[in-house]
Amino acid sequence: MVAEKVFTQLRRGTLEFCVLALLQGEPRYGFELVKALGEVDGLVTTEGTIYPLLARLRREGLVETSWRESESGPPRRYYTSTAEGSQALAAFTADWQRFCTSVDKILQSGRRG
Amino acid sequence: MVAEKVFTQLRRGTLEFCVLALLQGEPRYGFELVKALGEVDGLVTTEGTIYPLLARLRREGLVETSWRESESGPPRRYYTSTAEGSQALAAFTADWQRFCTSVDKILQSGRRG
DNA sequence: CTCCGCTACCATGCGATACAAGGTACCTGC
DNA sequence: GCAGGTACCTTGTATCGCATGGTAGCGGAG
Repeated sequence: MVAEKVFTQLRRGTLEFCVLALLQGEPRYGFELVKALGEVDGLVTTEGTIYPLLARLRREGLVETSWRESESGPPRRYYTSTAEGSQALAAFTADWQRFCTSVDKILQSGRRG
Repeated sequence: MVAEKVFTQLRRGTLEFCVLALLQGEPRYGFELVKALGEVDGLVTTEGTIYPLLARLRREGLVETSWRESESGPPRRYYTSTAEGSQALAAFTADWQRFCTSVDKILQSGRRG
């Protein structure tokens, strides 16, 4: 899968905030996030990516965690966005749109030559 | 500038193809590319980024180079996109649009909680 | 009861790449 | 000649996604 390599680079910086977006208003646990992202084109990822990422978000105070028992299987650590997390997400969303606009403009400029 | 850090990550993977887009139908030299990108929101970069990147594109056969004298200053190495480069750019453009759509969808889903 | 497979957590090391910092060389104007 | 701008390039560092591997609880097959 050569084409997948492109997405690996594109994910950089965005994955963090995609997770944050998924946590808005709805607590989720790590494994669930992996599956949720796996259903979205270009965002497929693994636990090895998600857990370090979540740890980082926790260190930065953008998410909080709590343990809950599961009916079937090991206990789950649920992640919830903090107010600071929502704020960071809003800031990123604005940056992301600026960035997209710029890239689109450049890509289009090379459309015909 | 903390906000700039976000763009540093976002540029990953896209910068390469933004350069390729700038080279469509119009040969340019490294220093010129730095200045051209500097005028675009979120794509500001430096020579230390561009030259390794151009060397990579050359190794991969996506661009070709030729030296030209300058009327004022040192000679310039001009970069031109190959057919393979244009093809890679087209492929990336499609991937980029898929990716953008996915990210937009996720970011919007977290808009209201 | 034991083994296998699934869920769920986590840590460690690697690879790709943007960038900072520094170096060389040419040209123009003082 | 030397200061400053243009133009090229290299080396080292930081970031972050991911591959890999390890722990542990639960349920079903043998």
